[in-house]
Amino acid sequence: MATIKQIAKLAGVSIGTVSNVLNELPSVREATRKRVLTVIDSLGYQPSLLGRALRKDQTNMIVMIVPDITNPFFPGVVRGAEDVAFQNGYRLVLCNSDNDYAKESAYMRELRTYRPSGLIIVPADLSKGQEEARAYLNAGSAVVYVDRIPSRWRGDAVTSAHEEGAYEATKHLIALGHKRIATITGPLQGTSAVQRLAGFQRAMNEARLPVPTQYIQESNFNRAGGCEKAELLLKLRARPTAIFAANDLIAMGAIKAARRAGLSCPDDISIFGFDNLEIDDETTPALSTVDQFISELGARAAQIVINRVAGDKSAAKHICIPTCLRLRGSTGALKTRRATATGKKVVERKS
Amino acid sequence: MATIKQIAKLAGVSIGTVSNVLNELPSVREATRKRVLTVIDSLGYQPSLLGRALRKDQTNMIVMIVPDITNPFFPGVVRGAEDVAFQNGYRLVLCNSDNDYAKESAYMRELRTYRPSGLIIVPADLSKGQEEARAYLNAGSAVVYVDRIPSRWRGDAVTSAHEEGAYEATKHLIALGHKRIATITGPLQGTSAVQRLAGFQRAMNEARLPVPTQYIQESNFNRAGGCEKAELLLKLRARPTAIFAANDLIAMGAIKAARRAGLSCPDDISIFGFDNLEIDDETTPALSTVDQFISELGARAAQIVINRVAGDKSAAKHICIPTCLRLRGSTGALKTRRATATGKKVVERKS
DNA sequence: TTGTATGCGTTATCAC
DNA sequence: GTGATAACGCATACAA
Repeated sequence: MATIKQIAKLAGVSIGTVSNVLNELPSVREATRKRVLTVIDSLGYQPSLLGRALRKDQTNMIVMIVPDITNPFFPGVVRGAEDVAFQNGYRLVLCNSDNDYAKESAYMRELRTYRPSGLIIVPADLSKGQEEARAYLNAGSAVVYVDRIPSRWRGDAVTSAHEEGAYEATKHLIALGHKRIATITGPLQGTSAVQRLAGFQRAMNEARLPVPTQYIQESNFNRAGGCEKAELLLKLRARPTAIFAANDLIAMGAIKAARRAGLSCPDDISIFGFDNLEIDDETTPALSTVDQFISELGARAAQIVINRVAGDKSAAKHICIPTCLRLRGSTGALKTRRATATGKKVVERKS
Repeated sequence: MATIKQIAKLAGVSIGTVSNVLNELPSVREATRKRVLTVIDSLGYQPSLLGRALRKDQTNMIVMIVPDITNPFFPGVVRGAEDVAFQNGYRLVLCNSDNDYAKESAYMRELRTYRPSGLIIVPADLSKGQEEARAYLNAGSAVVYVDRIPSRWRGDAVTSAHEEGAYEATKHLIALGHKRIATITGPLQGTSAVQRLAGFQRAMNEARLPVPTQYIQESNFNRAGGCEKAELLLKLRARPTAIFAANDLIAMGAIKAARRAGLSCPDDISIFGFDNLEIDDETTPALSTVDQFISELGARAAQIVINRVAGDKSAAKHICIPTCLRLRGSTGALKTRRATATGKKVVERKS
């Protein structure tokens, strides 16, 4: 590995001059600059980011912590962040917290000593980790919370408009004629799940539709939970005709439960998701969902970090990215007792 | 940020002693050790990995480069590597090459100056990047190629048993009675695609089944390519009754093409995939596929890096992970002209 | 315009 | 057992 010292010797200048060339200071005579550059090229010299970081007390790394990269929601977020970071000369250090605060905390404490430019985090536990985050801020690293925000966090954050998206989705189901609409929420200790539930409730309230307590099922954000809770809903005497699922994985689980129960989606039950994962187009039926511009979440977070490093001292911002509905095959108008378009009779439900 | 110097002063010892405590050298008197440790705890001191790295000329980072984390194949690989790395005190720096050699090369050159312990790479271009890889080796970093291996690479590598898996899958289709079996391969400049094609060919040869040239379609490893090439196959006068797709995304595209053509999968055409992505269970029909233990690929690669760092000087190893078939709904026995189980008549094909 | 010297936080070597 | 010091590669303040 060539070092700045060798370059200096070979170019017949001091290391200070080489450093000035490297950092494009205008105070270097053109002839000198050329000579140094030639040597640099010929040796394929790359300045040591390690040495530079130690000296400047800052690296070009952005630490990004997500619960689990194999959850199909996160690759998009990571990719969005990575793209923006790369374009601006920053590099991403990816960590899976495994939804385990202990692991997240270990990552945070250790990686801070690399003096990263920033920390982008989808926290595992909303009630913890604030001291670690503050330690980053104190050390001069930007911190951005993404997707889930601890209630006490007062710094930068990026989320989707969970409440609004859920509200629009539910309103759409209501417009389709549904009156018995249930929801399967995510874990309610998380802000996103709470807000999506709030949006659902607001739409139902505005339409003066009742929401029996059994119509609100709390689940994990995965297929298994969605399937399990949907089974409960489908067994109810007053079976809902539509389900608003708090994310697409839950919705896919619900579709599976419906199929198992011998019900047709959307003829017997409409199912709405949230996320707009890439696979939504491939499921049968294709999933109607709230598109939350996943990669944008990461991209905006990375941009905040970059701006902060560049000296942006403005007040903490909470970027709320609007959602939009993607209507596909899993939702449809409420079928009445009359013959349907497909010629099948709709059996009146027992309730 | 507390430094070793402050710890030394507060504990009333020299920095050398603190360092000895940190590195658990036995030559520290127990009383001193306790005193130093107390100060460390009270300040929440974490040693600077930056300083340590500069001094030791090595960090605990492993650079991992994949083409695109949003391709559902890679999160599993990354996760497998990250888990093993984390357990052993290493951290993963994730990079997307975007299948672009220029970007991959930029990452490789720059991140090398962080003196990572290793490089785990799924290369974008099999014909390039060898000098960069060698530079890592020269700098004392382990290098492991994963999934795709440049033909001239003589170092460590981890792949699935592509040829064997494809062979088994094709044999299965043959055992189901299919005789007109086509394949949609991945890009044939990649080793994995070539080997899967080879396995397909071997099974067909052994069964003395002809493979007309139109029955081999080259595609990208994505849904769009699979759909497009399947459309070509399905238009052939001698339409195949089964397709072996070189990966699951291609297979999903093929299923879509079949649906568009009004064909039933698996009644009219059997489709076999490769990868065993998590979503395979969710498609309709569920996809029969070759399971290649995705996370194991990353895990084994990380383990190699760790072993090399620990001093393993043995000859370069190519770990070849066996595959196994996952039979689901997208494949079935060849239907003859007789009435099928569903009562539908199978129309004789024009060919 | 260029060179020299210092220090970033750590480990390792060598006195004591 | 412990302390003092050099060195890792670089940026920077200051001298020349």
